[in-house]
Amino acid sequence: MISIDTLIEQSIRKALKEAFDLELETLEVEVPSDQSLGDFSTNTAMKLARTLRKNPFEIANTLKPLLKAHTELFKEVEVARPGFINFFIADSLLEATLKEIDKAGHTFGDSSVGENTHVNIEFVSANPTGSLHVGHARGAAAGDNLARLMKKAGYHVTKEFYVNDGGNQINNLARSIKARYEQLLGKDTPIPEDGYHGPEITKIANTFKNQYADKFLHVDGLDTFKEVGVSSLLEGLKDDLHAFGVDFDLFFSEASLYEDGKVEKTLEHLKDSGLTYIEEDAVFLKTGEYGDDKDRVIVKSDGSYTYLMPDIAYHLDKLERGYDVLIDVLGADHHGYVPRLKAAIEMMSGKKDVLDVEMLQLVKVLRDGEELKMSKRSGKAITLKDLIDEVGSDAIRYFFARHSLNTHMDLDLDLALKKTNENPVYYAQYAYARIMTLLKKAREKGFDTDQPVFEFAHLGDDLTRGLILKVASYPKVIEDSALARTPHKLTNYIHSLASTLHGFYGGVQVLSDAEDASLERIYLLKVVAGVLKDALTLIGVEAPESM
RNA sequence: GUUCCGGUAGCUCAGCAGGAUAGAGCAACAGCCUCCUAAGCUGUAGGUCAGGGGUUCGAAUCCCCUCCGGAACGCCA
Repeated sequence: MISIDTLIEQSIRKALKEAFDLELETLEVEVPSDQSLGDFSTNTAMKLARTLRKNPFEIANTLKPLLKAHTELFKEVEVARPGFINFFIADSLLEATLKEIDKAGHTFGDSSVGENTHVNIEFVSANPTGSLHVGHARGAAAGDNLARLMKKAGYHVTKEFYVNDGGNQINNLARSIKARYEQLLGKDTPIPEDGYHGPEITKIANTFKNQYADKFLHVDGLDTFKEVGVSSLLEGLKDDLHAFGVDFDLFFSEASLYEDGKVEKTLEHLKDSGLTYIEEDAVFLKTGEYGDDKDRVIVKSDGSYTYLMPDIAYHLDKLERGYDVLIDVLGADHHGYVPRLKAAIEMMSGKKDVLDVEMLQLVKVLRDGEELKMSKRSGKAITLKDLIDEVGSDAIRYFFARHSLNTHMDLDLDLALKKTNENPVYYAQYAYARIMTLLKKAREKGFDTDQPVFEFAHLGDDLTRGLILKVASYPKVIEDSALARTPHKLTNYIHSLASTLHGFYGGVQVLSDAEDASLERIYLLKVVAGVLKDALTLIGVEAPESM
């Protein structure tokens, strides 16, 4: 279906061609801040003032009659100083739009901007060395929202979690579990210096003890501890993420890159291409020639790899799997890492902009007005599970979904945890629940809520028009936020749609003795509910039937 | 010292490919349930858009400088 603003845009283009023999690349159609000014407006006349060397007000007035001729679109076209052209949409167009939305059903809002583009979104990718904390929660919500949004916009999306099961921190994990295990068996083994102190470590050690008794007390190797540690922590992460509404398509193991020889192969390739050199026994990659501050070590002088090395192999593997765009959702603490990764990918692929890094600013968590430091090693962090248990997944996801990715946010636990009824998520959910109970009531009163409506005669008031226009703008919101990678704009829209609905509900009696009017409004509300539910689903929030 | 974010109402944040009187939630104040769920609605109050220059018809939005806050600057991951 063609959206209203596209129709307006086309009519403006036609008028420009007719009046000035002009064709523009871009053209802005907006919704004015004040509804009484019009349903839509354009600043085209002002933009053209310079090129046409004319007063914008004159330009607007030249275009006005040409636009006004489109009576199938416009009820009225007005010009306002200094040169805005304001449009009032014809009722017939609003009604036609309403029917089209109903016809489209859950596909309403689907876009084709992402068609034929395969996207890999990597997010969370937390080390399997403890539970997920608040920072991970933001990353999980952000990545998942982006994935759902881009799917809606037509992209082929894979959600991927990179499991760092190959590095040194896994050794620390294994040694930590072993220490706890030995402690449980009465020995006085301390937790290693870089070890992990979280309660989940003790839990694993305990399970391990129950299974093997003291069998591993005198075994030197760490392999079994590694294996058990990684697999049980990873299962825990999956469970917590699932409870948060986040499920991945693929968990990619770093260790598998070594096993498949991909790290080595990548290194050889880089060497063969003359992109490396050796200095003080270490292998440097010439990232400095590709936009990085300086060259980076990929093989240390002791022969082991830095983190960058397998990461290059990993991103190359993603490209080989056929993705056109790679998105990494990373915490702001990794921002310094981005240029070298981009440089390396460009070296390997020859393509410059395949990697899109979405930076997430860190969350500051407050309790009793004081900042809580999140440290996984100490085991004192607020975990995602704690949050879900106390506030509920919906409230947390809505909270994160409201804010742009690169805003620094404060999460006040005292506020978030206790006063749940003040959480804005309920405002949106209530809008949906209100409609659902209303439909139920309508059926009790004998209305057939599934009855299609073909003729409309009672949708002309401002509240109703505003609601239809708001619903109709959904596809544009999807497209804009998917292209700009700004899922929070969708949440803004949800709030705004809920607000429009509440206003409508307060001002318009839906169920009445006038049967035609009632049925028309029921029809409208069903459409609104559909869009509300669809949009809430895109940010991982439930749409409850009643509250 | 360098780089990346941020600074907008009392608080948490939108708005920033330049456009009309800068918005929302919470908090405050005043109203609204004999009427489809008051987790709602209506209204009032609240702002030097950190500060200073510049660009232009027009700047919260773009450019430069300064200040404040967060983060990163490893042969850690």
